[in-house]
Amino acid sequence: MVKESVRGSILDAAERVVRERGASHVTLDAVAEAAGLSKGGVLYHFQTKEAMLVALVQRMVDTFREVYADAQARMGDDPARSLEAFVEAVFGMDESLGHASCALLPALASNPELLEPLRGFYRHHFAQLGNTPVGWDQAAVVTLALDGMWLLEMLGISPLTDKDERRIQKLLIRMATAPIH
Amino acid sequence: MVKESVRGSILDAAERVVRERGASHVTLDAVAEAAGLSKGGVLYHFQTKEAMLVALVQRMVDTFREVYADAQARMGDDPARSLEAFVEAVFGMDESLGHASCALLPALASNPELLEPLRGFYRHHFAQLGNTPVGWDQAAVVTLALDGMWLLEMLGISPLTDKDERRIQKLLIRMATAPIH
DNA sequence: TTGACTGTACCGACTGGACGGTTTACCGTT
DNA sequence: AACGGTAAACCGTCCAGTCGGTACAGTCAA
Repeated sequence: MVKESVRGSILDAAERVVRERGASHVTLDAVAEAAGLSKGGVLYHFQTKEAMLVALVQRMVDTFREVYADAQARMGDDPARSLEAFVEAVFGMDESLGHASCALLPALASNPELLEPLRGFYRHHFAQLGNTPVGWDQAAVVTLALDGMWLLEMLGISPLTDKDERRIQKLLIRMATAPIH
Repeated sequence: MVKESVRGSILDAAERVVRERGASHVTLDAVAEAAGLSKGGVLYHFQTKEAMLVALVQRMVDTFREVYADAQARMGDDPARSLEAFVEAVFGMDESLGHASCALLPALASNPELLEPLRGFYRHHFAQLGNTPVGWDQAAVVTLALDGMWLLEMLGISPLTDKDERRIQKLLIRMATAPIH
């Protein structure tokens, strides 16, 4: 069944449309055109537009979860290093995350409930922040800083250069591994 | 001239609509109804819907600038303490910021260019981060963490309690005043 | 002081276009 | 022939923006 790859390419197209034309231009027609399909073709694979947006958000979350899991594995699945892995994962996704996170915008615009998968992810993540060797507060700050970078990227207002980001990454990893005094 | 206060009340109404019904429900009719006006009345004060959204973003930025300036004044306008003031300002706005930031959503959805005022603010803010006593990187992390909090608030996915926030505030102020090692 | 005129604030019916979703027809493969 | 996949015409709804109008307050000349 080629179905899955077509679904994927439709989601890719939707992401492109968000990035290039903005969240409000994510219409079935626009996505169809970007995917080289007709609207009927898109609706064959996703019964509604909303279903498509849900899939978009879900895919983003799933992708990040994978990258995160890989990073954790590289750290020997040590719970004490999971925050460090989290930092690595965010920076590892970098542009792809910046792109993927665009997925949130149309969902957010049309119906905030579509962010539920994301909400679940965060609840879980913050609940585990106590297991780090740096204390909950510091771990939260690290996480929030990553979210901040992500926000600026998403809004297209980030003034950070690649060099800036690399230095910030270093600092965040330091903060993710040892308490500050 | 009462004009300004009517414009303000229309913007208030728009914010309420975003918060209560979501960004996609911010239509001229909905805003008009929430403001106790007709669509014609709203369009009398803002020539287009886009102009209304721009004004909404601009007002948010202006409000924050004021709060920030107040906080700086309380710190004796010491440039070395401006980051500390920034932290205070964000936490000071707190719920009002949480509310106001909803202003971004419809703008973001309909046309990312409407975020220009915000972009300007950030460019300026990051350019000044070197003047803090904690180094650019650390100052950037503090700023980004605040942005992160703001993002989660905006997306309605923040798992942070008031108590969490207060502890985080303390830590961020510490990070805004003295370098970590 | 009154009546003609002007500007401000607002209303509500209407229009034209966009969009989500449905339906139907088409085509290649099996 | 039957079916998975796609196209395209079409429908109903929603919405931004237009436009003709109303109400009312002020201005000013006769």
